[in-house]
Amino acid sequence: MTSRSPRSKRGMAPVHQVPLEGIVTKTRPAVTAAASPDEAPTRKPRAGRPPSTPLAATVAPAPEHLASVRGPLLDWYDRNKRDLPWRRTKDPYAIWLSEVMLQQTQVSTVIPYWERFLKRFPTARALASAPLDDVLSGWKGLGYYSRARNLHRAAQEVVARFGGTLPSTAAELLELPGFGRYTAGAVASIAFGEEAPLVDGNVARVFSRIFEVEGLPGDRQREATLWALATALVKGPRPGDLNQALMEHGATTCRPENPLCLLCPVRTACVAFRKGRVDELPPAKVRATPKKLTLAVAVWPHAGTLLFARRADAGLFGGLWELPAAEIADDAPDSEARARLSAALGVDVSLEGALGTVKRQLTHRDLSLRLLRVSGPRRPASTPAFQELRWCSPDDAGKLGMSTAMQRALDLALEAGVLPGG
DNA sequence: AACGCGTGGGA
DNA sequence: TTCCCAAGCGT
Repeated sequence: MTSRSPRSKRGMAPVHQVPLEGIVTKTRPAVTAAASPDEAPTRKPRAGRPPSTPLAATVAPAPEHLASVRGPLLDWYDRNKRDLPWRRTKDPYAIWLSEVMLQQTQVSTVIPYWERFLKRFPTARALASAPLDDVLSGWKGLGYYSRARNLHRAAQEVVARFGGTLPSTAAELLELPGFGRYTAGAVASIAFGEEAPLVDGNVARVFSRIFEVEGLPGDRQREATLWALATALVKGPRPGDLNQALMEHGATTCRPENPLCLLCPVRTACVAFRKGRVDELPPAKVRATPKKLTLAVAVWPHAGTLLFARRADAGLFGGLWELPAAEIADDAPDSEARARLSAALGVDVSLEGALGTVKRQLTHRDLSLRLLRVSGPRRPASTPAFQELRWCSPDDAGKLGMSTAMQRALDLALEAGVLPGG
């Protein structure tokens, strides 16, 4: 395998893309003939018919070009689609749940969560009537917990406004919490057969290559072009399968790195393939450097239990349970950490010792949890810092909605022997 | 509209 | 082990 092309730039200014053939700024080295046979070969332009000028939002693709993508892609999907559990159901609620879980999350991660969650909350009505705490518990470890809060709120709206049945059009779905343009299009097309377009990261990459769409992720003109293409392409039979075929193609064949162009069902229609630009479209995304976040974490044992707190609903790990935590400066001495925890808990705690640090890399946060064993003269009351305080045994704590970071912290504390026999 | 929001898997 | 990465929704 040749060296990887850097597809993302951290902390660098975006490279302006000049949308004219021949003077496009190269952000990645071109794939050479020595590359793996699975990679896109550079090749002389065929005498093919796809347009040779980069696509602008005002330029509609030729109907023949759309047709040369639609048919082969659907045929390929019928032969190659993965057997995913949510493709075995027609229940709109189950399909909705899969789409929410799949936001930002890989298929293999979602599968067990989807099956477990659906058993626990089998209908929108069951979900709506469950306490948020239970819903977050079912979501624990999946990340982006606002998805669970919005899903819960949306289920309650579906019951209140639609009698427990999900509305069937993208326009109506868009009104519900947690439904953006993508999810509304996905549920409307897959569950209800509406010719509703969708664009996710896979579709954006596939279109960027097939139709040579220029521009960085987030560029308004680029987004408009992609949605216009999705809108034109989805019109016709089997809109749900067409949308899924686009995403499946992007996830398995038209991959970000080392796309399998020789296996691609639409390579003769692909402008980037014809021009040898597959490896440079779409351009890499610019990422912000993660900010450092350091929390002091109180490990307070009492009679076989530890003290837990429920976080505020907004922000990081919103609504989740944790060992009570307070933000501190990264270089803060333990005395300051003790003071912060005392203020958060509303009682003056004593420092009994340091138990170690748990580090977690989030997308936008470089998280450090500094565990401090504490004791106090009396039980803390509820304070403004937390929604609720509760003493829990390790077994009970395992059932609470908790972030993976805090689960690691709890594991570390228990390994350190803070509870006798634990 | 730029930024905040998690995690597991792969290099 | 450590670093890097995906990409929709809400504010």
